[in-house]
Amino acid sequence: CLFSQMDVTCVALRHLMSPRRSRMDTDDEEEEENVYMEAKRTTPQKCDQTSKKDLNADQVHITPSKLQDRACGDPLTPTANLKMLISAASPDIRDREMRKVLFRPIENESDDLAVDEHDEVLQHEGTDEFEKKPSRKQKSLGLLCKKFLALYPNYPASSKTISISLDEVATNLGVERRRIYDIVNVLESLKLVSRVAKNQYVWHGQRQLRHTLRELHGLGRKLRYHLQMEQPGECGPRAPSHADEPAPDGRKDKSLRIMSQKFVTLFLVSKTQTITLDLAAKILIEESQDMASHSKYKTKVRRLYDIANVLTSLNLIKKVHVREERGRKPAFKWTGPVDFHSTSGKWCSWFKRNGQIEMLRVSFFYSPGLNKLNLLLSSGHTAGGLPLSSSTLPAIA
DNA sequence: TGCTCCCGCCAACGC
DNA sequence: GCGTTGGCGGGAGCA
Repeated sequence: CLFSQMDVTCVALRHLMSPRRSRMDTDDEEEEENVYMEAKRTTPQKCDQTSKKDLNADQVHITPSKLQDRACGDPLTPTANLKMLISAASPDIRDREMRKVLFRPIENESDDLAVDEHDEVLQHEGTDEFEKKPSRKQKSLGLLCKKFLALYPNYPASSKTISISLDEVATNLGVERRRIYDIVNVLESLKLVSRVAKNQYVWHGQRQLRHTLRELHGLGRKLRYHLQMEQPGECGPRAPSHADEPAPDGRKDKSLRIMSQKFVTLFLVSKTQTITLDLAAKILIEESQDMASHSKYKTKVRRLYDIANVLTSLNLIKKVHVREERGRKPAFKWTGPVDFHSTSGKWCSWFKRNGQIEMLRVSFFYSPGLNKLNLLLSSGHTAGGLPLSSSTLPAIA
């Protein structure tokens, strides 16, 4: 019902193939907001699974260019023989061969077509008999997240709803859907997206980010995270962990989302706004009563790396190192908004005084450090244009 | 060698 | 039963 009243913009596959055009369609002003751009893209989707299935196993293993080079009937070279054997034994190599075969004609077809990360790598692989696998950086969650974010405007117009189909995004970015879940869960924790249906999310961008950060900051204070930051493990009576936070969707899992929120919260309540993963993991493990298990610690750290990668892509944190007694430790520093907690606003009211309608303007802002609400009473005007006497303001206040 | 984190198994969930 | 979702940890890349 909600969406029926809105101008729904579905980000379909055709949009995803040309993100720039897609964004232009949604909001011209936001065109330049997303910094990450790929040099070139192709459309692996054109050679979809169907076309792969149409090939039989023998066709899949053939490398056309080599066959063309070879005189008809020539025996295979020893290297080619070896490659074929390895290909037959390794599904990964076989798949790469298949992609190479399938995508070559399309890459040559047009320069405007999109390239995913794997194809970029293929283009740079040259003519090595054993082409290199994409590096870890090229396959990193952070890079994938940047590509994901580049598809959508940071501040979409509130009148428009941008739908996200996980399937289409996964296909377009050339990754398994499992990886998209990792990204989406972190984005969801900051309300950059929200789930509307199976496989369907809505993109909000950073419209609500400051509000979300303010909420998390308040939650962090409530849960005494600021005390744990100073003395992990000795924070006195611990606030009930998320006792007031209903499990989203009634599921006990979604821990990545919860962890992400807690991780961000730690930054928000931290004086230095710098946190080592070690400390974050310890605080988070302590909450879940898993202190005894070293494997739980390792798992938490793994997940924190995942979350950190996504947050880094969002430019909310950056990796740094902190010096400690036993050398330096990797850490992350908050680089996101810092003025989110300064709640401010203006208020205006009319009242009748001595038969005249007068106006009072009040500006207010909250200083969390001082825990004070500051009020500024500015001299207003009567409806007739006469200045409001400053002597009356204290009485009015 | 330790940090980093990709990868995919598999179980819970929900339709 | 089957597709979706996501916890989890092995193990490999990388500095």
